[in-house]
Amino acid sequence: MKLTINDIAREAGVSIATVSNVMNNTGRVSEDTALKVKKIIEDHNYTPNISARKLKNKNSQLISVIVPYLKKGKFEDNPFFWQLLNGVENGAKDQRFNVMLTGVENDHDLTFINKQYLDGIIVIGLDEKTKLFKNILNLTVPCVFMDSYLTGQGIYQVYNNDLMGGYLATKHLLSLGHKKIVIVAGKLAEQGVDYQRCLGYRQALEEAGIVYDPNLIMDQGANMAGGYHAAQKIFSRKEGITAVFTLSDIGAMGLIRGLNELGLSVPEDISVVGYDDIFYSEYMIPSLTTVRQDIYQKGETAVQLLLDQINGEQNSKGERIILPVELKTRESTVRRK
Amino acid sequence: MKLTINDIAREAGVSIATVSNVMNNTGRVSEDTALKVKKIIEDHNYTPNISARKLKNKNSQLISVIVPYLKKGKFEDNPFFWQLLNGVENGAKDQRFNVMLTGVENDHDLTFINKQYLDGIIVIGLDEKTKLFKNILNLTVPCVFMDSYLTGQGIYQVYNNDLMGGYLATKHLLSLGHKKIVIVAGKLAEQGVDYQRCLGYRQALEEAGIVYDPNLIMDQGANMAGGYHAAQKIFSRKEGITAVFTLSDIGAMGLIRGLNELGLSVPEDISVVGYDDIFYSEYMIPSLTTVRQDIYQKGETAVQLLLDQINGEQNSKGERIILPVELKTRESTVRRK
DNA sequence: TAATTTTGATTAAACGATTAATTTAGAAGC
DNA sequence: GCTTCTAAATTAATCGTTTAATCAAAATTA
Repeated sequence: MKLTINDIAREAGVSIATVSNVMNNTGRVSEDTALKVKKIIEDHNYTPNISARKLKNKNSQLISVIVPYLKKGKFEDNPFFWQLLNGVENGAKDQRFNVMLTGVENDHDLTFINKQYLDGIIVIGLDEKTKLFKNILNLTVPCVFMDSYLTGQGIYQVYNNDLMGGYLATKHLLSLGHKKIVIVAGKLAEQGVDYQRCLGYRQALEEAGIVYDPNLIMDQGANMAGGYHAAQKIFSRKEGITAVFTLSDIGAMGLIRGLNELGLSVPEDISVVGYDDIFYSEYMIPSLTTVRQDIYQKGETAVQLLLDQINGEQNSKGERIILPVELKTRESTVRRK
Repeated sequence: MKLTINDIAREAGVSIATVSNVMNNTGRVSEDTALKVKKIIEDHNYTPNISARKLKNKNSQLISVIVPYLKKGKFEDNPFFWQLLNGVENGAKDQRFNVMLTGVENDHDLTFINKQYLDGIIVIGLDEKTKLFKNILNLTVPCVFMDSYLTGQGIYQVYNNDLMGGYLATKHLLSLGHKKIVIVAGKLAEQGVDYQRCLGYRQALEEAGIVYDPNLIMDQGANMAGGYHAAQKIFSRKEGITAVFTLSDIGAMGLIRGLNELGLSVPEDISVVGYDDIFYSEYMIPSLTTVRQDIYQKGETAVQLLLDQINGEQNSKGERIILPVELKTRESTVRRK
């Protein structure tokens, strides 16, 4: 049987109002009484019923991380999300917020997100053009978008400097003498991170005086299997491709495996740069040169921004936070022979 | 301003009870009235306040996955958890339950788990001897333990047949002519999965007439770095070790990297078997022979068991569900030269 | 027709918290 | 001693639902 505030009040010999005031540190209770009540709360391991609190107030101390297109029977294989979720969970815990995970496959799922239930949401990688996006905005719940590059005003966003990431990776490959650099991307929606990374790629090419060739851009390679299949496409072309920039480490892993099976070795035949710096990257064989983004920190940052919003505090950093990236040079890239 | 049931009732010219009955399809309302009310609900896009509903119904439709020792500033690098969480989330969604993630580092964090808020919890890999375990039982909330091998009665549990897994892996290595097989384990607590897998290992050795040598068991190798360091230990011994059974794929990944750096190649010099069959295993170079457990399915099974418990339904499978394992033979194991 | 049952709707009491309004008891001021 | 002020506690209203208890009207039965 779960205890209510009434049980605590009875036990302590005070009114429920007093118990409530103790719980919420309103300062309307004498020190002695507060201590007594606190002890009883502690002893009985009492915690307030959040639904009741929420009904009266407007807060549930609960936020959700929303991962669009987390499909039934199929999971997203990128550890990115797990790492992120860990960061969010941790940052939230500091302020006594709980974290929910919600996979959203379509609009129908969205009604399932009970806005009345949530103090805020963090949405990952959502395209501005989708219906889903509009419907999420309609929820009128505090919201932070991650990795979305949305254009509207008053929309809180967190992302890494993806353009810079694309630029650094490409620059690195160029400096090693590579000229024909394939990009293996995921979705290339204009607001997406991959689009930004490609912009950086083009910028680096331009600076090096190399003409941008759209034929070198392959999409549908966000996950492991995608990278694996991209290897075959690259192999079938054989147009003097000596380097590949894969826009996820997980895709790079699939790619390298695929290339190996086709008799191409990395980095001897082809240099590969990944993106993310997930924790496998430095253990892979060969270890992966990649653009590092601190995913855990990104999660913490997003939740911070969200909680500031929920608490009505003006965030000093503004409504758009851009985190840095860093190139990690490892074994998968070498000078072109 | 959000509409309430009162607004709808007024608009429809009926009582709130009637509206409620329409919403819940209790069949206590005439068809005409129901239609009229439904239209108004539709027109006004009304959705009930879930906090109020839950306050009355005493359920939250919310469960939590509890990962002990998910430390602040450090995350668990095993994608196992993410995969599992996906399975849980998915199974829960089918029955309109939401899923929370809670990292628990110590007992203090536990009080933070709002039991009033949760209809049930799934706890992963908790040792029976810990204080944490007792405190979790004290929560008196429906609970499913995963990968724990707890002895008490009335405790709902899900795990894979770890003994069989250990047996199959060892048998496989033995059949390839390996005799000195090192185990790289995580924690070897008696209730743990790793202990069971070692039991299977010993059983296979016994059947083959090979004396069990406790010196071949190394612990502290559950994660990537652990596997990596184990490589050095193995290298320094050089006692004719030709095979290693690592009790996680992630550990195997670290191990193989470590061995490579020491000039030992897999599988030519040393065969390696992993455990889990995370989705990277078949893309690794070499692809990893491993004991497969369907982690996603495990998550779905656990949540099913939990929801049955919450709904007071007797689960036909009993309170202890043991899922099968399967050996996946890939490139990392070859016949001993 | 009168008595009884069925149907369909309403009333009012929870559910467990928060909080404004109010009461009570001491302390302070004159 | 009487009034006033303050501190600390209580009372009671409220949030938006669900649902048991009621009630009224219509339908059925005798």
